[in-house]
Amino acid sequence: MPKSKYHAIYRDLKQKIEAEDFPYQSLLPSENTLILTYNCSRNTIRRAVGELVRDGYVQTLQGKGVRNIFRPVEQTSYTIGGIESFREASSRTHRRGTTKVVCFMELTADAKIEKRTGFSAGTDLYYLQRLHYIDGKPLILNHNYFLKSAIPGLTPAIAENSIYDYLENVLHMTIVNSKRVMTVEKITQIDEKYLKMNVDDYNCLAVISSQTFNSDGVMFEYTESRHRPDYFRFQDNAVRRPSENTI
Amino acid sequence: MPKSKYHAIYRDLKQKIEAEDFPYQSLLPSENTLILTYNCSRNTIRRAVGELVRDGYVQTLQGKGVRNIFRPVEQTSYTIGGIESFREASSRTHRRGTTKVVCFMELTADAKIEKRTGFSAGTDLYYLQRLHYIDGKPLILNHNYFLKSAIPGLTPAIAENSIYDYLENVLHMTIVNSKRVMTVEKITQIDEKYLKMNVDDYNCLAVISSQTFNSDGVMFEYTESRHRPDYFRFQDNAVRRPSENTI
DNA sequence: GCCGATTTGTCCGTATGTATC
DNA sequence: CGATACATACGGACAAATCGG
Repeated sequence: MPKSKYHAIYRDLKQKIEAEDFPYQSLLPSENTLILTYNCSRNTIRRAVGELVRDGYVQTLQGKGVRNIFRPVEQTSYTIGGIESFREASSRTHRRGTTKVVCFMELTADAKIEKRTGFSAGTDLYYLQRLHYIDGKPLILNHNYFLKSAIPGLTPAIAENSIYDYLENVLHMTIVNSKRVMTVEKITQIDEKYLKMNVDDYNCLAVISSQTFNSDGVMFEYTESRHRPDYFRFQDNAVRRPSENTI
Repeated sequence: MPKSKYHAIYRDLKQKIEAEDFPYQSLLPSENTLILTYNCSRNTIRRAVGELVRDGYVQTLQGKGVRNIFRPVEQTSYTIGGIESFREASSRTHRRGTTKVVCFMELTADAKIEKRTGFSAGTDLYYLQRLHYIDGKPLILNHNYFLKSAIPGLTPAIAENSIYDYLENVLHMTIVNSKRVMTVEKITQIDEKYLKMNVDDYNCLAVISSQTFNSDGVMFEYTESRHRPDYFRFQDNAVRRPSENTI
């Protein structure tokens, strides 16, 4: 629940853009105008606009203004840049998402697990396999490894719902950042079984591996998210940075 | 060539972190200390640190400090969040990248192209197929559509080198942002031919479609980048944002 | 548990530089 | 050239979180 001023302005502008209060390709009111309408300082406006740039909603152009480049886009996709749980994503996209825990066990990391996850051998972990359904179809198979010492009392019942909700609202853990890697991998028999795929059709799927850190700086989660390719779609807005390299 | 103060501080801190001048998991000098060492204002320090957060190099923790979470990671991957050309990427990762233009033609967009690229039917375009090699292996097949009116005088020779270099340094175009979508698609005969793939092995590849905009707000490029899955790897650092949604 | 010192987060006002028109 | 707009930088004030005594 962000109650900061710049965030309120950011949300208000964002909503106005989505509602097409500003025509596509037109310039937003200038910073000085926005200062008056929101009764705040220039820095605060600039910060709100900066977030909109990051979202790919606007471009700022020195000497000209801030141009609206938002197009009402297919919202069925995952968005890079933020961390959100499956429940949050399905709620945002207005889809009926459910989760089934197909495996729940405790284990101790060995050399092989250390290599894959980054948890050092000997660490006690929860290992889960969870199947995510959207509109009744199984689309994502998750392999979760949670650091047991950081997440006491995890149960299958919690895992059926939102683990992130449990972490943030019950354990009061602060999730800070997540390093992710996206690759394409061959499907396994497990994928085939749970995602109901046929090797004669697609024989690969999209895999997102992530290491997630809390505010203590400890990695408490390693997750491998295996997505059915025919429903996988990842979105991103990139900003050209003042070229570091002179190539 | 960014000559701004905050950017110089950003680069200096970044270099120090990469050189492991600050131990992993330790706190960086406080903002007040950095103000003295760099002889600047607090805002300037905060901005530099903010960039490092976005890069996934550090975490900021209110009341505590700024923690170094940088791990010297495999640099073989593409990085999300920035726009860089193939030449820039291969130079950054110290690999020998070459480009071969396998198709260069001019065409006019029809309904089908409009649907795929977003260029409205009737628009004059350059259409290119370019094959990118890394260390001699063909890894990426690019389908480029460039808006002819925005890029006069494009030639195969320029396309063999860096088109972005031509755009920025010859045409003085300013590239601003790029909307990208990542998917997994079945391989086509063209992919098979140029990327030397075998359908019995992987039958899919990673596809990154991007629409790129310049400072005039016009989309001047649509590109479909088809990557061999066994060499594809996309990296990302995500920051948990103050939860918008109360789920 | 409280208090004070430290540290980051938010916000304000102002001045100057630079690009656009 | 002047007016307007965004970009950078400075300095100050208060809030919120952390930590140690």
